Amino acid sequence: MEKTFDPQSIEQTCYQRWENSGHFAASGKGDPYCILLPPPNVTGSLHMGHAFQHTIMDALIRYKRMKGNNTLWQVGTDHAGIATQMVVERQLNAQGQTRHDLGRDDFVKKIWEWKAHSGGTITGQMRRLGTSPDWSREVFTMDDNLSEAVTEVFVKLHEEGLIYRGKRLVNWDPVLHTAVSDLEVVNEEESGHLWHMRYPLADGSGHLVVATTRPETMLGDTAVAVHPDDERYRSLIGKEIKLPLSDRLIPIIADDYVDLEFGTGCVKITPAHDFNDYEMGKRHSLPMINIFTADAKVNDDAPEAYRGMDRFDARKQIVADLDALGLIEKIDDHKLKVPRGDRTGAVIEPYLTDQWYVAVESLAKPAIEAVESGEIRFVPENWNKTYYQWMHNIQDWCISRQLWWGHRIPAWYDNNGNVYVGRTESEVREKQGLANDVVLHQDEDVLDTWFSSALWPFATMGWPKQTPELETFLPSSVLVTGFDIIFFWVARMIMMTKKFTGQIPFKDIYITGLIRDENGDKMSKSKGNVLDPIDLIDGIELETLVEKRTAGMMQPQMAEKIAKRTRKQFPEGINAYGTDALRFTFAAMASTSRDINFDMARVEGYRNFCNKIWNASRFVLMNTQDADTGAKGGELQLSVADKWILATLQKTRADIETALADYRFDIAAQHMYEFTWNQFCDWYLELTKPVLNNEDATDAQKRGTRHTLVNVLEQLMRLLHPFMPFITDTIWQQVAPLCGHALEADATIMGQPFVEEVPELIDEEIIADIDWLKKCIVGVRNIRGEMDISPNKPLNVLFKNASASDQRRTQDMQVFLTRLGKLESITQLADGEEAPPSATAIVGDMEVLIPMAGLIDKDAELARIDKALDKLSKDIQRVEGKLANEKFVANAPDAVIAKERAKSEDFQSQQRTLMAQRETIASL
RNA sequence: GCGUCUAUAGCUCAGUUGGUUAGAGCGCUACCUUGACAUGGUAGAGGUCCCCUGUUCGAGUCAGGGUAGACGCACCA
Repeated sequence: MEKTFDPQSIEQTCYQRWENSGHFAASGKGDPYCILLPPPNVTGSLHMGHAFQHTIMDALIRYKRMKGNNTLWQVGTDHAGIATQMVVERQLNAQGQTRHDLGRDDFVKKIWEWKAHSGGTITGQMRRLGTSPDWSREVFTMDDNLSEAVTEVFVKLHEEGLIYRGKRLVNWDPVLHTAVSDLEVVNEEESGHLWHMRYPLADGSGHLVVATTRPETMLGDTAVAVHPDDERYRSLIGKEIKLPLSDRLIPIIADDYVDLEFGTGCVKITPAHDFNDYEMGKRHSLPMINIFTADAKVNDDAPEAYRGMDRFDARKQIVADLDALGLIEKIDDHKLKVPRGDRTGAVIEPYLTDQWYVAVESLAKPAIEAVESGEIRFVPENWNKTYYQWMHNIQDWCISRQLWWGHRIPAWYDNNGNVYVGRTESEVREKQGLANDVVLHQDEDVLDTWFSSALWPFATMGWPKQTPELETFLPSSVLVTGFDIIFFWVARMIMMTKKFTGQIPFKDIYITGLIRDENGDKMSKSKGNVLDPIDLIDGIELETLVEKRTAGMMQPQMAEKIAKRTRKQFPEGINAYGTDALRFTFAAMASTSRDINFDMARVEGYRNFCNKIWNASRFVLMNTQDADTGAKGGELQLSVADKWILATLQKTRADIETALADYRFDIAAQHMYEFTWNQFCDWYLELTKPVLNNEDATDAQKRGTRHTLVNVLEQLMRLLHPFMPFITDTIWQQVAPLCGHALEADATIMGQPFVEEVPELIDEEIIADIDWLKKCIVGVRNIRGEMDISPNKPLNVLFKNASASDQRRTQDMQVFLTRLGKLESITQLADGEEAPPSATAIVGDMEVLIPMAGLIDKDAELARIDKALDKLSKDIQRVEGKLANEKFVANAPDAVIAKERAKSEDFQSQQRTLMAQRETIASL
């Protein structure tokens, strides 16, 4: 083995071995355990959020697989309609073309080509991360069988009247030329203006003033509304306005939606371009005048002067024209929420179009109940409040998109405007009795990407066919995802899965935090703070990183800023930390908080942890590889330390399993780290040296310790494997044979059982023995450290006031004490025997004394004692204060009181000892 | 407006139903190249648990109020 852990030299061969072993597929034995991978965009690449979630999922999958479950990780990718179409469209634009130049068929062909070209990126990256899904079942949302499920669901919902087509106001993205759902619109507060415009009364008797943030929409005004109780305007209700610039007559109507307090109390009503106005328009049967094209340019229904103008140019022109007519009363600065498309950033235009909708109310009810009843459980639990809040106010879902990439809507139109929904055109013809000479054309639109994603839990299992997988793996065990897609995806999966299978899609929903940068900022290309997980695994040169972060920036000055910041943060580039270190970092950071600030120092720390594991293994192998480990029999005599590490490993195993059952990966990681470093390496390995290097030790003793060394290491590798698959398998390959396992050629740790529970190994007395040993050694080291005694200087120590058990322990562990404490001798003082002036460490009632002669400065030891006494007196004061409180003694549970009493006694005994010591030393 | 979350060591974070002397990693200080490991070892320093009030024998933990910040939903033209 190399002296330093080198992740790159081991990762590739491991993954090959795993894939070849066939363990990724469900075993067919044991209780089913299934995780559905939230399908990433097929043409996307792995970002930190993926790497985080995939680590969690893989850890669960590997753990459950080792626990003997019939384990399936269903993998696949999403066609991601808008995102993918935009990527390919941008490529076309770069060549001076648009998708319209190609036409639909050729454009879609181009997207498939792009998918073929880049579709393997993310799955390749998942392999680098060590994930172990069943690749043989990998699906794509536009595969034939998934598309079939999509059609089936659409048709069935339509038959039940739960999918309908309607002309309504939708969120229109004028850049993409498509409707988007409410969820795809982000409302950000921006600075704008409130224009106060004079609207003349038709009878020439005066004017009203209306306030608006969007003056250009006046071209589509069909009324002015006031509050029915508004004294100022009551007499005007029913009269007419002569709409400036258009010269149309529009009524003044009364509606209590109007807020008397806001603006002038008069509202211009544009039913075709505002959601509230639309509702009011319907209430009052107002005409709806659409004044924009799909590009959000003024259309031919508007006055000629503005036709063809962009909506924002039209705004300027209209304000100028009104001003020229003296119709602008005033312009105020105003903060308003501007709706923008989450993909394009374009201002969304409420736009009157024909779209398909899902009526969600009846679907939402059982989906709410599934969570209320506890059948589905959010982890952490409070996310169910977010879920309820949205589900109780859920609106019908606009599912049609005017895109070319996606599942085509299974609806056909004849030339008379009739619409027929069916699985295929021929089914439609047959069902409707339409002759072959009736011309039908299919709906041009595609479905919202999330429509197919909503079917993921059952469509991936073969639905609408009744398959064994559907039987076995629905409901799946846990969904691991981010809170950002609870509405987009999680809620819709629950609705659709309940509707079409009667089952819940998953039992637990583990909601992960969002990975942010070290300052708590969201990682984004435009901020230039994105970390690529693969760069943390393989490392990256500074210049390459700078180039990567600044490539394709829209603004050159931003690129400069980002380059500067990157150079400052990573002057040496990024080291290659390896997959295991990265995965362990993610696990350790997976606490219950909703934001996770990614700290590079953690990765480095866990890379060091990998190195520690590596070197501990080197030590074990060096001492066992060419020696008798008892694998073939022979008497085994275990030392106290051997028994102790076996007990401690058992306790750790239990702690880790408890943490994993609670999805507390941070706690599990903590236990793994603590045991490996602070117990196994710091103490146990040191405690084996006195046995292995002791010429007086018997063969049975040496064999016993070697046997324990290899077996604990072998178990430790299995314990850590779910989090750190590569390093553990690599080491396991070497250590398992020393434990007597005959390895097949393709053997891998991932096919091994998890560490078994053996309660009888947990021997509390042994644990107490080693605890005592540690206290003695730490006591000596402490005095060495504080008194500046060289760690190499052998010491003669005295044990004073040693009880029978202290004496027994001294006897049993003498070799450990002397080796680890670097002691020349240990002398037990008899009762009443005078001790020379010494520095003192307290272990229970016993004192460990290091004679000062020639070693220890009087004043230094006095200072050390004073410091300890100071702390003790504060402790005693606090505890005694509590015990003196009658109410405490009367009310607190007996166990608590007993504990406080014991504490008090312990403190006081320590205090007496130290005071006596102080006196002796002071009198020198 | 409604709702959710966060505030603990210089930094990043743990701290289960109230009950040890509030912990870890990183960073910091001193010493140590000792035959697994300097990506290491030993020892150490470092905390007004955001503030106020309350409940309680007892509050980092519970309740109320406040301050600062993050997020979701719905919004007045």
